[in-house]
Amino acid sequence: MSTPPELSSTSFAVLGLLAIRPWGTYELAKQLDRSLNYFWPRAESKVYEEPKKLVANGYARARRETVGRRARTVYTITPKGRRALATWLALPGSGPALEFEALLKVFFSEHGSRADAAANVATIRDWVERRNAENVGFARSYLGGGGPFPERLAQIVLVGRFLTEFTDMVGRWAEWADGVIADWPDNPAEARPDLSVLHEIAARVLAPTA
Amino acid sequence: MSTPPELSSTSFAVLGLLAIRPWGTYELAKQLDRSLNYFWPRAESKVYEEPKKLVANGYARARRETVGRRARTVYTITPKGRRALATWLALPGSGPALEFEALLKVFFSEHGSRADAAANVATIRDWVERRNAENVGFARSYLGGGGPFPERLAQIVLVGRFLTEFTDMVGRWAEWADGVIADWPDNPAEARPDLSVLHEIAARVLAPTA
DNA sequence: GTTAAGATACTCCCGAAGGGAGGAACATGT
DNA sequence: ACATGTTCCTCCCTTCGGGAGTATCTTAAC
Repeated sequence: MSTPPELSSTSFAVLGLLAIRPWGTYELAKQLDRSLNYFWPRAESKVYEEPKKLVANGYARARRETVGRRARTVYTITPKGRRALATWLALPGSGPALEFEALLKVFFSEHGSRADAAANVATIRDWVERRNAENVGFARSYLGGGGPFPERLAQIVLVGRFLTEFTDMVGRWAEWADGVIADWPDNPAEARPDLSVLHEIAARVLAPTA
Repeated sequence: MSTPPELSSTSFAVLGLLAIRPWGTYELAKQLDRSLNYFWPRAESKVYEEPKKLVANGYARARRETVGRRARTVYTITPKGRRALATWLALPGSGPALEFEALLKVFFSEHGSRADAAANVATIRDWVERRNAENVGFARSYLGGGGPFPERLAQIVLVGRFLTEFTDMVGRWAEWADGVIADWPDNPAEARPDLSVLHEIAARVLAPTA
C-alpha cells in the first residue's frame, strides 16, 4: 500500500481485451499480435507476464483449465478491473511516437550513395504495399461478416481509418521522395534542397497560442 | 573477434551525427533531442553510452578537454567509422513503427464514456497544434538562414516533409474522429459503425503480389 | 559584489521491454 | 508410425527508458 503497484499502459491494453471476453494467454498473445501490434507493439514474452500482474492487483481472475494433460490459464476481468479500466480511459493518453529506421537512413543519406537512398525509399514502398494489402483484407473480412467482435465495429473503424490514412500518407511521401532522389546527383551530399517545401510549411498561419 | 560487437541502429544514429562534425556528448544529447527524436527517439542516458561503444570499435576517437576545472569529451569519427556508416546506409532499414497510447484508449473507448473518447481526441488535436508550431518554426528558421547545417538541407527537407505530412494526417484524422464521436450516443458501446469507411478501403484494387 | 538561476557535463541505477531459445503436450495429415 | 504444426508457456540475457544525483561553469539580476 505504501507504493502503489503502478500498472503500465501495456497492462491496461491487456485489461482492455479482457473486458471484451475471457482469454487464454496464448490467445491473448495472438490477438495482441493481430490488432494492438499496429499501434501498441509489445513482445510476446510481456504478454505472458501482464495477466499475472492484473491478478495480483485484483483486476482479473485466473482459472486453470486442462486440455488432456496440458494446462492452460484463462483470465477473466473482475468488476474492480472494469473500474480501473474506466479510470485509465478517462486519463489523457500520450501522442503518437514514431520509430522509423529507413527514414533515419534517408536522413543520413549524404554519407552514402544515391542508390542507397533510393533503395531505402523502395523498401518503404514495399512496406506500404504489404500493409495496404492487410488493411484491405481486414476491411473486406469485416464487410463479409467474418471479422471478430462486430459489436466493437464503431471503435475498430476509428482506429482502422487512422492506420489506413497512415499507410496512405507514407505511400504518398515515398512516391514523392522517390522522384526527388531520382533527380539528385550521384553524390547525395551535393543535392540541392527543394525549398518550395519549406516555403509551403513556413507560410502556414499558426493558431494563437492558448 | 569471436562474436562481432554488433552495434545497434542507435549507435549508427550517433555515428551519423559524428560524420557531420565532432561533438561533445552533451551537445550530442541535445541534438538527438531536437532532431532524431522525432523519428528515432532514445533516452538521454543511452546517448552517453553510445559514443563509448563507437570508440571501442574504432569508429570514433575521444578527446578529453577541460573548460576550467570541468572535463568534457569530444568525439570525432574515424575513416573506419565512415566506412561502417556507409555500409549500414546500404542495408535496408525497417519500416515505420507507431506507438500511440491515446489511440489505444480510443480503441477501448466502449468501456468508458463518450466524453472520455472525445477528450482523448482533443488531446491528439493539441499534440497536432504543438507539433505543427514546431514544424513551422523549423521551416522559417531554415528559410531565414538560421537553421544548423544548411549544407544538409536536401536531406533535412525530405525528412521534414515526412514529419509535417504525418502531423497533418493526424490532424485530419482527429478532426474527422471528433465529428464521428460527437454523433455517438452517451454510451460508446452502442455506437453504430461508419461502414462507408470500410467500403472505401475494401474497394481498393491491390497490386498483384510479386 | 553577491547570489540565484540556468546551462553544461556527465554517472548511476532500477524496472520495463525486446526478443530469442527451449520444451512439453496435443492435433493433423500421410 | 512418424513428422510437422499448434498450443502453451518459462527462462534468460540484453537493451532501453527515465529519473535521481553530482558537480562545475555562465549569466543576469539585485
